[in-house]
Amino acid sequence: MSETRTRPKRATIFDVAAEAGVSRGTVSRVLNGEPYVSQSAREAIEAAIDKVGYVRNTAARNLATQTSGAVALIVHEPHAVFVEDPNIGAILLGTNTALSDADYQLVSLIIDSDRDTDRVVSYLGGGFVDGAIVVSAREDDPITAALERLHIPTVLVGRPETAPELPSVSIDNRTAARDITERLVSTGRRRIGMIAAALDRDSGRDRLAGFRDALGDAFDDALVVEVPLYSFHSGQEGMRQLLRRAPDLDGIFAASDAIAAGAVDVLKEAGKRIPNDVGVVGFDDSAWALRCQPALSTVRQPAGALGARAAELVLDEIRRGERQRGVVLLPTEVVWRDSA
Amino acid sequence: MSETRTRPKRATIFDVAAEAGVSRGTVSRVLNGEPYVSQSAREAIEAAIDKVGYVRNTAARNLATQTSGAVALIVHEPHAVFVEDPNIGAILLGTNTALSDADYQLVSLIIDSDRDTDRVVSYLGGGFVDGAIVVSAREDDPITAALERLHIPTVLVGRPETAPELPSVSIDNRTAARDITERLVSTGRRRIGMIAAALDRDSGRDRLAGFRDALGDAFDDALVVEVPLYSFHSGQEGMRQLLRRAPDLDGIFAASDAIAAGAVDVLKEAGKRIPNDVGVVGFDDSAWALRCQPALSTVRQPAGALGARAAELVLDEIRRGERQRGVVLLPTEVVWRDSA
DNA sequence: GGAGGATCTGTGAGCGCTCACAGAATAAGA
DNA sequence: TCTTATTCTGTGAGCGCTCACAGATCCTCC
Repeated sequence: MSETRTRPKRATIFDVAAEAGVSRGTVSRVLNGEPYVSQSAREAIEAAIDKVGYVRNTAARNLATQTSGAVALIVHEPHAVFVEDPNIGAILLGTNTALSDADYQLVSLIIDSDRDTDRVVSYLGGGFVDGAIVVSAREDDPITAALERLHIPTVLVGRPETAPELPSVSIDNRTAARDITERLVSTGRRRIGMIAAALDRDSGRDRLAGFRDALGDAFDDALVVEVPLYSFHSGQEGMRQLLRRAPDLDGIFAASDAIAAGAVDVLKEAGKRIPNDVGVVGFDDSAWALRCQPALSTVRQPAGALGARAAELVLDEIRRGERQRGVVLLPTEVVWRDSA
Repeated sequence: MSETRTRPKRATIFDVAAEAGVSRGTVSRVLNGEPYVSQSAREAIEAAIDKVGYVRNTAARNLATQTSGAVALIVHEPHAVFVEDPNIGAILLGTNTALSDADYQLVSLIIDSDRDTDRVVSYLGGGFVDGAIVVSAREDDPITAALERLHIPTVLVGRPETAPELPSVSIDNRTAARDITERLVSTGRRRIGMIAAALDRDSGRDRLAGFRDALGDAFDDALVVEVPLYSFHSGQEGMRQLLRRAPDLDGIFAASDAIAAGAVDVLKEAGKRIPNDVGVVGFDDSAWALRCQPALSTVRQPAGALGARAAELVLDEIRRGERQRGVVLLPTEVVWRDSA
């Protein structure tokens, strides 16, 4: 319990050196885990750090190393989606934790309009960040292109097909979609439809592909409807269309829990009972899933872990220059509840 | 269009000085908006800044000024709430924008468990942030106490009663709650209940008080039920209780849109028609409001603006030492839709 | 015309750290 | 024993900026 009446004067590397009876250089070496430090010096320094309560001054370090100590998290979504989408929040949280553990700052850049694109690109060119994580990159994303041009270490969350050289972390959407659809099949559903979304991203396309995989010959184009967003509203809209086309369907795979919730809403209004008349499954295992009546069967997506893993990958590249090649897939899990 | 094949060497204050034919000191003065700079020098410097594409090196500035250039956003909520609550997301966004406009970094500290409290307190003591914004502070919050002890400029979003010396930004929950309840009354509802929440915070208490204000003598204790969280689930729970107590009620004021959505759910299940049999109003104007069937009448809360305003207040205190006294109230607005 | 006050400008030092280099200590081999 | 690696340590310079100080220039007024 130290006295904290006034803002404490922070100890510097100099104080540590004096306390340990060595020079600044040696302290710096210990701090950075460099070799060529004697056991005795190391121990003395570690004790001294503890004693004087030293913590590194990031600004000084960044100035000396000509780095920023910051990583950008670039989210290319309207503000509304950013606020609403639980996955994005979880990714942000995961990234934030991983970065601050490593003493890095997270700078979040939200790109809402196209005007923002220019602003962000020039910001990135200014050397304010040592690396970047791009969430839900679109095909032909100008930001991703700029990042490559600037040689800024970058990791994508989700994997668009046009930037295969960049490392990315994602989930196996296709397999997960196949798995959950298969269980829909194995519980006896015969006329299964899908509400697909975001077909301009890998997540959307792969979920559709997985659905197709599971149905095999039974796949029927007419039972797939595409909606623009992973949203409740889109779910309602899609479900209405689908019901018009095929009033007799008995299973629905929705590309996200929010969509599934919208679908459930419309189905109930149409007098269908869930899961008795129609089985519904979603994707994400977000709070939507539990909010539904009945609770949604869905695929658990490790959103926080995705963010954390992406952070670790950029850090690897920033600090050791090691670029992970290709895509890292994190495991998903089917969660079976009451809606199917 | 400059060549960007390799990471561009950033221009320094020195380059600007050379280009403008003045000294570093004068450039620094212009950069910091200090007086005593001749018109001609100022113009030359501004032109030079443009020409060489100078942007200030934050690390160097922070080192020289002995500041961190960062403001903490402290959210004392479980991770789940952080991810789900649209208000928190919007506050974060507003804060982030305001801070980065002023060249400050936002550091988000999420306190989930009590273990985090210690970690955060010691982090704050380390001089890593120049100011702090505390969202949804509880009564007797240990973090708030630590912040005062450390003399770190702090602004609260929402106003707990035990920290009246700290400036805060909030909305007039009481008046807003009264207004929306009054419109419920004026449209002919006679038996109006309330689902209250979070009575350990000003937001919760004031909404209840406003409700009471609007009903006057007609206020009936038995028609108020308290639930633990501003959540959909809590809304369902509360509504069930209320229906048991008073199956004949014809109006509901829910302390948040999420609660209202839960209430609507239960009411529909119970065969009530909305708004014909029961009128329902919420609070927040979050995405929940539009998600409801029928769309929710509610109070629009300027969450983004709350965050931005809080940021401006801390910045005022950090930069000019001016502490705003008391609470800043931002205006709300009743949004009349179809649920009442 | 010169004193005294404003207004403007340049310079050195220093913020806390890292990095390259040189020098000291130790170990190993002839 | 002396040489030559190898391991370890200290020192100076410099990252880009701000701040205090001193000096220069310009007015104003007696």
